[in-house]
Amino acid sequence: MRLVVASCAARYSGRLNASLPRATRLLVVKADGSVLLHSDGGSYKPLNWMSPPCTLAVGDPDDAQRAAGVSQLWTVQHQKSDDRLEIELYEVHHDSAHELGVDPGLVKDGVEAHLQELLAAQIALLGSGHTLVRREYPTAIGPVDILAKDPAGGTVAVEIKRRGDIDGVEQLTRYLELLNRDPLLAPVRGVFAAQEIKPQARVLATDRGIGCLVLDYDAMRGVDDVDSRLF
Amino acid sequence: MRLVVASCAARYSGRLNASLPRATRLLVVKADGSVLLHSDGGSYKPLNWMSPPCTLAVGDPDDAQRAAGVSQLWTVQHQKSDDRLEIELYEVHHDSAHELGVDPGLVKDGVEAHLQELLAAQIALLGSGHTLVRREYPTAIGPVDILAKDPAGGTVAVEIKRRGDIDGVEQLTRYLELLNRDPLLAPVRGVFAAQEIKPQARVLATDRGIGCLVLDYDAMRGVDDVDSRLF
DNA sequence: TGTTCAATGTCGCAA
DNA sequence: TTGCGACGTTGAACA
Repeated sequence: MRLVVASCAARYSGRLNASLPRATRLLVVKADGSVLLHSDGGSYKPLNWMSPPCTLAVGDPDDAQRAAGVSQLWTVQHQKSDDRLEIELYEVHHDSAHELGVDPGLVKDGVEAHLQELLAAQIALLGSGHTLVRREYPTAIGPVDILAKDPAGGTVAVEIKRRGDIDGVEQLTRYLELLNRDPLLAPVRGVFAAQEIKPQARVLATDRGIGCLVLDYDAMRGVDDVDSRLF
Repeated sequence: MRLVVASCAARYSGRLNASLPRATRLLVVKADGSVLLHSDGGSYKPLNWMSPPCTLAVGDPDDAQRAAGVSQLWTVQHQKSDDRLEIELYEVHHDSAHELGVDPGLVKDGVEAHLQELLAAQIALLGSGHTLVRREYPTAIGPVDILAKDPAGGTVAVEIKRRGDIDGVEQLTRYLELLNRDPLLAPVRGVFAAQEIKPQARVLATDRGIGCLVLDYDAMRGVDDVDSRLF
């Protein structure tokens, strides 16, 4: 990994064209050749970048550029597309290289997949007597997160989100419309399950006859089998 | 901006929990207090980070941590939520600070609006004899990208996306529902136009009687007036 | 390899 | 502030 702090200007051309006036910024060149161009604020997203696989060529400025104070010319070319990032470096304040090695990677906990596993294992959270049909029930427009049966034999389609937003209700609505055309399943009831359900999403769901279920992740993780508590 | 290259381990807790085993990484502390933790590969997204506004506190390790080789303990706390990033630093290979100043920001030149201009200029792509009514036709729920008339005098509403997925079909469906309530326009036919249309979006569109039109950006850009080729 | 969906999404605009 | 849509989205899982 190479770290450069320099006054620079940049131009990106590819899926769009963007230009970056001269200012002092951090340039990071990673081991795979990818380049990040960061300012001293904003979020984790660089002002400009090139994703791997790509190659960095360092060239000399022409006379006009040299007269304008350009000391180096970086051209970062993507290997599969015609995306290209050109950087003019003026004053270089810092330039160092470091050997980092391979990263073991991140371990995450608490994403939607976990919620789905937990709810499948604790399907009685939908109401006593519910049984799991299957997770990721396939349809023509994508898989339904959970399909279940209620005690009366009716079908229940569950859409799970970490944060319950209007989009999730729309998604579930599409599934319900499709599933209800299947005479073997219909009528299919919908349940929108999330750790947090936005008021607008709740209103929309209720208006469409879709039930809302707030999931308590910590409580669900602490319970191996919720059925055991029901007896 | 402070740049640190160090062997470190990290834990994030907030919207989810994530942990990062010990390895050598780049730590960037920006002027606004935000922290990025980068490995020597992947794309521009850091392994872990904290967005502003947040505060970084550097503390001393306790005896157990010191015995394990921890030299510094960084705690980055978000100021508005309870998101927290804790970083244990072991060996520090590099540590430098730099004054960057304010960044003038990026200038973008988008493709999205351009597609709309091009299709408006080449409206016969909808079929020979079509005429443009107007771009950005206003409705109560937002502007329709393009409104046109077909040779029979029927109205056509066009939704344009760079990448056509299900959301775009939903959007067009809402417009069509609204436009079809207007007796001066009804019946209004829908066309979903995009550089690329996802199979699921095509299924949904077709199911709803909405036409699909794949736009060839390069070809459209190369043609000033497609009508001239029809004669 | 391509497709689909989640994301600590982030970002920008408008009501 | 909140809602909504686009993103050079990125990333991961699965066919």
